[in-house]
Amino acid sequence: MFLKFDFGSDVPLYMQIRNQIVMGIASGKLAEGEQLPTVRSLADESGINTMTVSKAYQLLKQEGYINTDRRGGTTVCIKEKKVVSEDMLEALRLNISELRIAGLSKEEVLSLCDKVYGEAEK
Amino acid sequence: MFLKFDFGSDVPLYMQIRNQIVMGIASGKLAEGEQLPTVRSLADESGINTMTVSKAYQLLKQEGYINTDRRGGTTVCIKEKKVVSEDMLEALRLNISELRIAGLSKEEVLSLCDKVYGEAEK
Amino acid sequence: MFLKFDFGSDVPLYMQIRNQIVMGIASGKLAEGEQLPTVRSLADESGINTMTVSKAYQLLKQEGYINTDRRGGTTVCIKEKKVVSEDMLEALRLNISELRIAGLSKEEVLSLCDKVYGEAEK
Amino acid sequence: MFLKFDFGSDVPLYMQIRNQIVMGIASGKLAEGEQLPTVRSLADESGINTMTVSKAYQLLKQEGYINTDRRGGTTVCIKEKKVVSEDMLEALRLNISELRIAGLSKEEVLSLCDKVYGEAEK
DNA sequence: GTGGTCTAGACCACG
DNA sequence: GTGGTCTAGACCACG
Repeated sequence: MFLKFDFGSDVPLYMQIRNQIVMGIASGKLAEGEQLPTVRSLADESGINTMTVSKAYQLLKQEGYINTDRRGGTTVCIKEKKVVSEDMLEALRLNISELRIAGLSKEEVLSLCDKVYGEAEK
Repeated sequence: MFLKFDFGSDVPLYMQIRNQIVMGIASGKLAEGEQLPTVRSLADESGINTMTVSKAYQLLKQEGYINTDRRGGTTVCIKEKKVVSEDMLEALRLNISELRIAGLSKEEVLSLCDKVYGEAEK
Repeated sequence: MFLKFDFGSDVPLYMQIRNQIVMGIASGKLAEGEQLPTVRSLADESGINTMTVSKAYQLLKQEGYINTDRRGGTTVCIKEKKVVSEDMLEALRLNISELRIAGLSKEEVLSLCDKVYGEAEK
Repeated sequence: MFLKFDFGSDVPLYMQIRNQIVMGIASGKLAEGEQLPTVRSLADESGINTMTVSKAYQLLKQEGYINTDRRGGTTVCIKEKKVVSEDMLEALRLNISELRIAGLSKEEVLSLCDKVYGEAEK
């Protein structure tokens, strides 16, 4: 299993699952159309309750990152919407604000973003 | 007062205060050494519980964004640590992952980050 | 084949079949007495399990929308019962409630219903 | 309590809660800004689990019908979006199709919709 | 006191 | 076999 959990974090477990799958898709570790583990198997492997895993999957589905086909399992589904939601923008604003206050110049921030974006190319 | 609240948000109020002050500092709206309102006055103006405002200030102090002087005044304090915490990096990874899946190319992401960073120059 | 499926929908496939046939009848695309494809052929064309198609046909038959003749053929059958079931009424109530809360005036709702009813005349 | 449940229905309990609250808002029984019962009290009164009630509230919140304020309880919140979602439209199409096949003329359908819309005026 | 999260365990509809 | 629903009961963060 490719998921790791921080049980002491204040980020809820279902959100940790969601976040890691999103990053997995972006990094190419999870490819378009690829089958995700079933709710049950992921729950068994990770020791996390099925309800919690199910909640993560439902959130991912609602956000359009995955598709749960009644006939089979759950697959990765990438809809390139080219839309940057207000939430994403606000999160980015906060993120870059913190980096800026830490003393990073615009060039350093862009270089960091470039590197993070590029992490997918492996 | 420059703070705006979304009482229906799932972001806790103390975190909304913290985030807006951080973005205020990065954008230059709050300058180094500038005096922040007292816990009491901020609570009164915003209708938010004193305990909540206090919690936000404590968090900001702990993170090094503000300072409490001997007389009880609270001032903005920028220590350019040049350190990018693992939390910031993880948040950036998630952020850029979402943008990437939305279909933004590396150039578009960097251009967006450039713009967001630049919003401070006003 | 005139049916389209959303495999990611939370509406079960057999219900999607049923709904589309009902709307097909109302719109005139499926005329009284018209022959429907056999369970087998519909299943083959659509890639949907025979059991699922069969379930949809059984439901339609039970509701009086289709008829199975002696030779096994399935035909559209319209009995104008002039009866509005409690389920239909409840669904309409919910429907109109949502439109109303969205801000549509009575005139706008009636105009929309008029238009939707009229879609059959093509 | 104003909610009634059909425990034998294939409509999930959380959806029955959601639907009745939506109809309650449209009918004026629940006014803008009015306080809804807490998750716990509704669960106690109805004999339904808190998780189930909570799920209904979260759905209503996501749809913009209610607002859960961290400082207090849950209130009715009407945003007149004037937008008819594709889901609403599709549901209306199905609904009107069934009425039409039952033999109702356009006038009869519109008269019924008029009556249903008007049920709020009491 | 409030809603949000989580578990263990059960049952069910769909396919 | 799959995801979806539900319960009883617990704990926690927020305010």
